[in-house]
Parts: sequence; structure tokens; C-alpha cells
Amino acid sequence: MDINVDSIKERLKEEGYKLTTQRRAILDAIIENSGSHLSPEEIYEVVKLKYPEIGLATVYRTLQLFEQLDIVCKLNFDDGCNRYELNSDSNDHHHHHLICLNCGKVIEVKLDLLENLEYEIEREGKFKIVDHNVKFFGYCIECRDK
Amino acid sequence: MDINVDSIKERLKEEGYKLTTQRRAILDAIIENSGSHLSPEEIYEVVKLKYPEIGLATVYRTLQLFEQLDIVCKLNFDDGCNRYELNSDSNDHHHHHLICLNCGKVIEVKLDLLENLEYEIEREGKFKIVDHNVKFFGYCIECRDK
DNA sequence: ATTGGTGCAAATCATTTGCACCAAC
DNA sequence: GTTGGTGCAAATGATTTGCACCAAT
Repeated sequence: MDINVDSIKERLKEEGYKLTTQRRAILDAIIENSGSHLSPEEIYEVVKLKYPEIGLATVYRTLQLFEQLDIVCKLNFDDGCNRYELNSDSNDHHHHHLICLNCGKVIEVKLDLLENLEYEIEREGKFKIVDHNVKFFGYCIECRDK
Repeated sequence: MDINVDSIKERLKEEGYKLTTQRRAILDAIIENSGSHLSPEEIYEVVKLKYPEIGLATVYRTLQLFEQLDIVCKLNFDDGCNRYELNSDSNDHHHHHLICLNCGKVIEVKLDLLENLEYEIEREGKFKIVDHNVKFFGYCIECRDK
């Protein structure tokens, strides 16, 4: 994966924030688990392995900060907690998620065929779209075959 | 609006549930506020006007039941609580939402141009889609003009 | 020294649950 | 009289906050 930690460090500095040991550890945990959509609690558990003194509140505060700086992106799979994933600078418009109604597995899709839809909506002139969020619900092969 | 309370009553009966005074009051509150995306707390406040003895837990339990019976549909606008809207039987695939990043207003769109997208995904044979959920973020005219 | 950042414990807020009681078939 | 449904209060669980302390400029 092509994650530029330096650019993230710069983004923090630009806004007057520091890349502390804790923040770095949290960032690492998220990077090491790309594609896993970790919850704050899960990130906390991962970080504690290398950095046992960290507090859960710090994880929450850091995630809030990272989201605000567009370093991560908050997801909601309706499972009782927020989840986060790295915002790879490469693809401005993020991918979407297929959520299995049976096992809860989340699969990523990279298709970005929403331009038509956005165009249709903007054409009416009542709304300026800057982002979108799409979730598909259904059944993955494993669950469908039962 | 063409809401068939009788059909909802039947749907409850079919599954062995009763349309109690409380459930009826909650249903009425939702119907009277179609398009408002009420939260449980807000529904509670509305219902209390006519039915002051009702408990908030009943509202939560009823909404859970209504969702399970497809009478309402749970929405998440990331504002700290779930919100609910009536599931009009007419349109099977629900409409989508435009969420203003400035004032938080939610506008509904009825476009349903996602068939292409779903087709693309299903064509790969790895996922059977049964539903989707689309949110657009941007700015409404009022906010854009500032 | 001042400022931002942290850890901890307590607070908050949405939602759920246990339980005694009520209502309908 | 049995069963589902309700109200209330207490429990839960995710997230936030107050505060004293720590670290870096």
C-alpha cells in the first residue's frame, strides 16, 4: 500500500497539531489493519499491545481529530459503534461497501458509477453535492450458498 | 398521502402482535410527521401530548417492532440518534437523502438510478444485493448562497 | 512558563432490560 | 388465567468531559 505517513504528519503540523507517540501508534494501528474497519475499542486493544499506558479517551480524541483532518473516515455499519478507515489520498471519492445481512461481513467495491445520479440531482439546481455514501445490503457467496 | 393503516394493522395481526393504544399513538405520530425523520425522543414528545402516561421504553420497543415488520425504516444521519420514517408500501426501493453539511437539513430524492451499479456488482457473482442506502452530502441552496 | 496533549475517573446520552402490574382474548 | 404489552427504574455501552499532570517549544 502507498500510504504517505509524512504527508499525514505535515497535514497535522499545518493545522498546528503534533504527531505524538500516541497519535502515531493509533495511526499505525489503522494502517496495519487497512480494510478492517476498526472500532475505537478495537484500535485501543491493538495499540495497547505496543503502548499499554494509552487511554481509551485518547483513542477517541485522536480519531475525532483524524476525521476532522480527513485522515480517516467514519463508517457506520449499524453494529453499535462507529468504525474508521484510512482515507487514501489517491481516490478522492471513496469506495462503497457491501454488507452481508447474514454474517455481517463487509466487502469493499471500487465502482464509482454515481456521476449520473449526482448530475441528475445537481441539474435541478437545488443542491450542490460534494460527497456521497453508498451501502448495499445483501448476501455474500458463503451465506447465499446455505 | 395514501397510508393504509388497516394494512399495517393486518401486518401486525398476521405476526401475532396487537395494535395497542400506545402502538397506534406512535404510528399516528410518525404518520402525522411524514418527511420529518423523527427520533425516538421526538416521537416520545409528540405522543406524550395526547397520551402522557406513555414511557420512552415503549417507544423504543415499538420502533424496534415496526422496523422488524418493515412498517418503518431506520435512518442514520450521524447526529447522535437513530431516526425513523414510514415505509410507504408503494415504493419498494426507498428514496435517498441529501444532507446539507451546513444546516443539517435533509432533503429527499426519489431517483432510483442504481440499477446499473447493482447490476455491475452482481455480475461478478460475489454478492446478491437486496437493498441499498444512499446518502449525498453537500449544500442546499439556502446555505450555498451565503 | 506556556501550551497542547494525555490518562484517569466521572459524567453523559441513547438505548436496553428486569420486573411487577395491566389488559385482552 | 394465560399471554403479550406497558411503565418505571436500573443497567448497559459508546462516547465525552473535567481535571491534574506531562511534554515540548
